[in-house]
Amino acid sequence: MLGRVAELHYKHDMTHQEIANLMGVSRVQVTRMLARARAEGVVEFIVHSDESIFPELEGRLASALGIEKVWISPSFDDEEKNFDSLGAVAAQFLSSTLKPNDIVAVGLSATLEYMLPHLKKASIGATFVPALGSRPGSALTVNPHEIANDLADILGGTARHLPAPFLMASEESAEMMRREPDVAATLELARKATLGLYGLGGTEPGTGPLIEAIGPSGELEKLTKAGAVGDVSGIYFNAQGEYVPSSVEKRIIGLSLDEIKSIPRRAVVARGEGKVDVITAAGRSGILSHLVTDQATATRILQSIS
Amino acid sequence: MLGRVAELHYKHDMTHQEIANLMGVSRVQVTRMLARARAEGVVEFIVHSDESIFPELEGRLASALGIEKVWISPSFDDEEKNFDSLGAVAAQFLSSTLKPNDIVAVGLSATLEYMLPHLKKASIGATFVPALGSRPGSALTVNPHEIANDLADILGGTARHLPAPFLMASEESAEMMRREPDVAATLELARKATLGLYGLGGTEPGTGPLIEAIGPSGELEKLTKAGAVGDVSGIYFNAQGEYVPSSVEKRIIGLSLDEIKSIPRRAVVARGEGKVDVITAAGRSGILSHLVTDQATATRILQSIS
DNA sequence: TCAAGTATTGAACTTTTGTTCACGCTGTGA
DNA sequence: TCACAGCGTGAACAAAAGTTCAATACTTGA
Repeated sequence: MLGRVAELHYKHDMTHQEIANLMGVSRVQVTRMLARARAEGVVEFIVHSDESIFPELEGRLASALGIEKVWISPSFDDEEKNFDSLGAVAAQFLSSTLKPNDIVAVGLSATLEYMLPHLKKASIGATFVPALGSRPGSALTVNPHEIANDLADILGGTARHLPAPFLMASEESAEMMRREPDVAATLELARKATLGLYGLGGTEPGTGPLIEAIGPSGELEKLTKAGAVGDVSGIYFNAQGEYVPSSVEKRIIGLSLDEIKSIPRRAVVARGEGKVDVITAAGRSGILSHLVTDQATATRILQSIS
Repeated sequence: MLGRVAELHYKHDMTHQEIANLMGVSRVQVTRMLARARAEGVVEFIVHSDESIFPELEGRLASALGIEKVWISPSFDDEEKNFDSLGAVAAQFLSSTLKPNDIVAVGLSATLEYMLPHLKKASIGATFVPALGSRPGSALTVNPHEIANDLADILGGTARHLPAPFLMASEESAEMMRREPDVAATLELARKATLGLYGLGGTEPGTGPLIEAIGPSGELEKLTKAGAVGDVSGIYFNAQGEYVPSSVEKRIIGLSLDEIKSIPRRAVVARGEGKVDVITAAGRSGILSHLVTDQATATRILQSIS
């Protein structure tokens, strides 16, 4: 029934009332069916255009941060909607840059998950590698491994597995884990990535999955005392974008800062009040070459820089 | 600008007012831009569904006429909209049946033109052959030759040319024209068509381009006296679907009735009060195997049969 | 330079779409 | 058998989209 109703409304321009009369149901039913058809993807809106929404703002932010290109999504009062819109723009970004032979290093980012529903099924044939281990038992935080799997599924490529937790209990066990052949092999492939896809973590509670994982261990205090404002994949940096060594980093199964920086295209997807300084710092550090953020965050970054 | 606005509305669910505020234009401007975006195809609505809109009616009409399959578009008060909707459904029909190696014989039908804007660009690689000559100087009636060209362009195939007028002044000149090598070659290809795409003409003024071409020559009176109710490509038939020989037919550059009937799939696109009896008769004659019509016409045909 | 025609604008209005909420229906468990 | 939770329903309301029309801006051609 959904398809018929959707067809009548979107192809034949019939009003909900007209369709209701034709099908012998109430208008409200038709409205509800159309809402479902949209939600379930029975109808799809395609915009044939490569214009960006905020060309001017994107350009200013890119040159202010000294990075290659910026994508900006609109901002809303509703936080959920903000992430959803960001995901839509991130999906657009990924579709526009992903090439068949790309090896994509997928980092830890709750935001990346919002991208998935907006990606169109394709068969690009790229390789998706987790740049970080998984966080078992956590349903809230999505793992790089799962994102990589989903991306491979939707975009039609292959996903590699990184069979390791993302934060080990001790530096020693992390060291051993990195030497495990399967782990070492996947990390080695991640180092050869042609595109990195990361989120950024902050140092305030609620600004990333890593903070939650570290917990109240005193580790965070040490980091902030050392000037750290945020991290990529467990590597902390200060407001100037300078490397801040940490014990957390040594317990992480992932790439080093230099390895991350050596990936040709390094895209970061992040937004929100708490990420303003982190993004600014990451820009200074050379961690990112491409940024996907939202209008409010973009505006604040520009304000904080000038 | 259109793409940006369309993106904000259809991808990011922003209201016209929100977009207007963001872009610094009036809401009415946004409404107008979105209307243009739809009209110009900047936004496209895709319905992922193969359900037909009137499954029950289509089934009943198909078995009543003894033909393979029927497609039915919704009916409206506005005549223009009726043809537009019919065109949309015809486009759907064509997209669903056209195969790469098809040779499509394209007949004379004003209705076929309404199909063109609804076809999606593709690269199917079929061959499109005019089943009839052109009508030079007539801007109103679209020629098979032009439709074939447009179809080849949109669907990504090749079009053949039939360098001849569709109605010759005399039977003798028609005879000579058919022997012209270029004409003969194209007609020969049309005979090998795997899919025929026709309209139907009636015997009332305003029920087809052929009637206008014949004009007030007394020819029409002869035909109606002989019982003719309509034609396919200049071949007249009566209410029982039986062949009615005519002088018009001998002046036409096109296929014979038997040749038309020998095409495996013979699709007719026709609607309207004046076409009810013609479609019924054509069904009886075996001229069509597939029919695209609208709800009102379908209902009337079923009424007239029972 | 100006007048006459043409296109563009947005305020005000109409229509359509979306949402809320009280009501009734259905099924379940005491 | 009845009370009650849960769901689906559409009337009534609220919000958004679409249209009309008078006023203004912009052409064009004398």
